[in-house]
Amino acid sequence: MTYIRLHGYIEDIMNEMAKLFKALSEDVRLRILGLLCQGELCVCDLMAVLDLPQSTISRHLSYLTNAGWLAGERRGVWMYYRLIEDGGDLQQDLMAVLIKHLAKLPAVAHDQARLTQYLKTKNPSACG
Amino acid sequence: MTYIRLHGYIEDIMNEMAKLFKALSEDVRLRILGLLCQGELCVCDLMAVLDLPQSTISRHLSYLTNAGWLAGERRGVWMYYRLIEDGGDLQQDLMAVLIKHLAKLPAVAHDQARLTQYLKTKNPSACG
DNA sequence: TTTTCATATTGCCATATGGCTATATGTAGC
DNA sequence: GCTACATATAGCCATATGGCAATATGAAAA
Repeated sequence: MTYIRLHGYIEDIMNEMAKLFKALSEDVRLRILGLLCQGELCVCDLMAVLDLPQSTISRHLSYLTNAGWLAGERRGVWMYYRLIEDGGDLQQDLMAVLIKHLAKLPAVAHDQARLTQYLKTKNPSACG
Repeated sequence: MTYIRLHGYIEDIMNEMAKLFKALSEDVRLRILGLLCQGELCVCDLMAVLDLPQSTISRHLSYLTNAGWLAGERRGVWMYYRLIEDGGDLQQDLMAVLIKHLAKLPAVAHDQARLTQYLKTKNPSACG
């Protein structure tokens, strides 16, 4: 037996929505988004707060950027990432939901506290 | 080098959120949700409209149910699935976003039209 | 209980994903 | 150019996932 298969642009639009959700389906990525709610950060900040290898963080950042959640900007040697504010309708609606709920997660609240502490004691000659 | 690892209930709560999103990261599952926006359906309805093998649909239904999106109810030989209305705060907020945006997807609109047509011509002695 | 129909589960294959180490790329300064 | 540092990519392994066919389970009717 054979089955009808949707194709072409119809699939593409749907895949875009699925991709948006898929990017949110991972702990580390949710934690990264939770931290970026506070404002832009560079990779080294995320490494310090999340305490994960640089390659791991970099990969998740690519993933989130590629899915349409983040924008990266290079300044000198450093890459700064921030939440995208002007995505599509769906992306904006989801972002609002995320911002509302992420901070409620104990893990995210914990990360945010760590970030605050880290920013205080961070060497001013570093990326910031 | 070793890395700190979050654990216990903190991870669990976060995983629950990630799981909610992960369930939405797949075309077929989004299409199923799009159809169930119209009201409950049984598996055979979904098979007819989506034109996919029964095992494929059944598996996605389990996935969605397990993630907290659907509730299933057996009536005689048939299983009816419907969207969960009274999930957690996050689930409800996301559901609102989904309902708002799913119907805009060409693939979902196409499915919904197919469903309407199918329900008209369906043999009344069948599951409905 | 035997048959029939609807649904769930299992098994197999191919692919995607995540974690990590190691290596490559990019930028600035000497 | 070379060096130093920040970030991105590639490569490897283990696991998860999706598609389908085949089989098991469940419920009702004969």
